[in-house]
Amino acid sequence: MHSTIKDVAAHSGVSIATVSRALNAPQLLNAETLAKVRESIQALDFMPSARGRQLRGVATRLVGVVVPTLANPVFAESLQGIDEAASASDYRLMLMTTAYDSARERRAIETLREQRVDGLIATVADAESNPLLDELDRIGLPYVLAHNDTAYRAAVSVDNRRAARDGVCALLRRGHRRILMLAGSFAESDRARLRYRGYEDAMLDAGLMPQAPLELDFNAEDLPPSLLAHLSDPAHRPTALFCSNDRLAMIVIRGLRHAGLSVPHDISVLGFDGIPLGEWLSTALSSVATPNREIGRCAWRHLASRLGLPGDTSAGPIPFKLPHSVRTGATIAPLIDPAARTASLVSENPA
Amino acid sequence: MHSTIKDVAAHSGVSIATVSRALNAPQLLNAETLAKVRESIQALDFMPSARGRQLRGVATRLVGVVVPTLANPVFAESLQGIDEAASASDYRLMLMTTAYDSARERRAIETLREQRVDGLIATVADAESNPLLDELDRIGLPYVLAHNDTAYRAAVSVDNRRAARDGVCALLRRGHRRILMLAGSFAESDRARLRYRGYEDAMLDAGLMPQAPLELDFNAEDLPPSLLAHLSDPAHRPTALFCSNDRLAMIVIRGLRHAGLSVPHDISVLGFDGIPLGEWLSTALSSVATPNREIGRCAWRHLASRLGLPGDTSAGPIPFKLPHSVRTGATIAPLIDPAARTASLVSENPA
DNA sequence: ATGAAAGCGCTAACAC
DNA sequence: GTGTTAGCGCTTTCAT
Repeated sequence: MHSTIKDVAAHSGVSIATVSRALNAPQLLNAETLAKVRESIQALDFMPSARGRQLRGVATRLVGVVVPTLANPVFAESLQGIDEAASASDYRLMLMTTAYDSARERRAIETLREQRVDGLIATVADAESNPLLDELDRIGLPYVLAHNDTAYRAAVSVDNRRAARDGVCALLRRGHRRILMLAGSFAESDRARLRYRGYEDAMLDAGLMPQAPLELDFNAEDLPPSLLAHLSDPAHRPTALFCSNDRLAMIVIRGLRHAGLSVPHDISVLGFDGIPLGEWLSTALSSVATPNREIGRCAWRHLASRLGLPGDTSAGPIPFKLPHSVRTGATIAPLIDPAARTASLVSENPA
Repeated sequence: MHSTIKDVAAHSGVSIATVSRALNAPQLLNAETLAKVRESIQALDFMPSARGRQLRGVATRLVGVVVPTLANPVFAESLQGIDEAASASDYRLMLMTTAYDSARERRAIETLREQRVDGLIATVADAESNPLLDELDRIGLPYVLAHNDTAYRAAVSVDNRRAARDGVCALLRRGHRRILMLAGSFAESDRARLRYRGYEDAMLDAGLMPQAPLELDFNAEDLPPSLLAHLSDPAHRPTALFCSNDRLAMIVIRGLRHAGLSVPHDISVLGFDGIPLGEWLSTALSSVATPNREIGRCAWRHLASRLGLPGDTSAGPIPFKLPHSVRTGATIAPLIDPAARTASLVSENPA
């Protein structure tokens, strides 16, 4: 199938060592020899095998990337950031997706180890107590987590708890008191849990009682009865909803419309992620924005430093926590009804 | 760093051949020997090297994927489709992005050849006269294009010309006559050119004069003067805009709002791509939707068949052209002003 | 049932 | 300036 260094050597009448030198240290060769060898390379469509090369050396210049899915723009963006940075250092990416499934995470990491990646960047379901990652630590394979938010491992993310708190504060500053948090599956994501903690922080700081989060099914066409129940009574329904991610926020906004509620007039909605398209909505999605591309890039920089690559010129240590921002779009509005300021969300907890 | 088959052999007091058999044909081994070897494997954190293995064999079970960028949801979705299908066949993906740059395309393909990928799936800037692809043909490396729309090579896409025609027809059916097409850079994409052809087809079929397309800068904050000029006169401005992709459509919609025009009341907008989030916009984006994930999956199926993998059970040949659909959202409306039906877009061409 | 050894494509140490 | 050769980790005959 492929021609090898041997074929080239035979074709040009030199030794394989000479061909190897033609590839890796051409200046050592006689100009004529070099030309001859290069001709043969052309003629035979020879392309040196990274396999053979890497077999001897240590590094493969391959890094593994493990993400749940690319259907979520958050990870697509992040991967784009990793790719840009890694390519610049002449590293190749090997991609595996896991669909948030831990069996697939295991397979992914095994595969990448077999491929002898020099290191890996991963977003896992459970970052804290994760035997797979412990094993990587044991065998000394460098890795950096992206988007996972834990102090126990090298992980690049925003401070999800603070970010959520800041988001909810933005709602509080606009006079909202009855704020409900909606989430996807908490099981899937340590991040969602931290975001709920942030919600609690903000509510408690404001002297309000945090409500239990409502877990929503992503794929539903309409809002679940549990949420609709919360919305039925105009005098007591939440004036703002804090969604644990943007996709959820968009689903909710649509559902609210179906239910005859206008956003943000009747109810404000705040998302989380800051997916790029959000800004372009006709009523721009308000969101706690995370710098996803930068998270990817930064994860690479950490990995690069662990791989012993020359650090970039910019001084200072590479950050683990990246700044978030609360992107105020058109889906949140100041509360104008003064009655709502005092009425509380649950009867048990009058403000 | 890593332990090798030799280490395991030494540790368990057998030969490397026995270890190899423990991995690849355990049934050939004495149960005790097997157990012993497996213990050593555990103890040493041994993971067989794909490098060593692949050096002997032919196939690497690696496929290269070359896309312009993952920032565009179209390619992210497509990649997701490829990944799902390839993983199912136990193939690994090696990813390279090109930013629509032909030098980077060259580097990407070279790299992937060096990595001895068994085949590749690519989206390139110029599919027709492309020396890189010709070379792949020469050396017999199987590849399938995705999204590129050409009859000269194996390429999975929608029929861009027809799809655009159908989109414009949807506008015509709603009474629109003054329809203008907006595009990003034609240089970047054979697809954009085909979409313009489709626009022409539809207009000519309706007895209307196709207008020259307006090329727009993606990154502009506001609409370019060239477009604003077209919009100034309510009596003669286009009643509908056909954008060659969704991103452009969203930019345009925002620009129109800034310019004081309401969508779809004053002017209808139709996009192209059908990016998933588009449906979720508060005024859902109308778009000629392409099945991007399916395009990725289908590209894989073609590649798989070229690689000699057992075809899937579903009968019939694998398609190259996938069905598009015109997704009618809220950004296009029937034309109500009867005057507009007769007034033409340019004075030179009275209907 | 297990071992010995050749060979996959390449690099690097050494010899000439 | 160029050739010879050992060896990287593994699979696969061929012996035993």
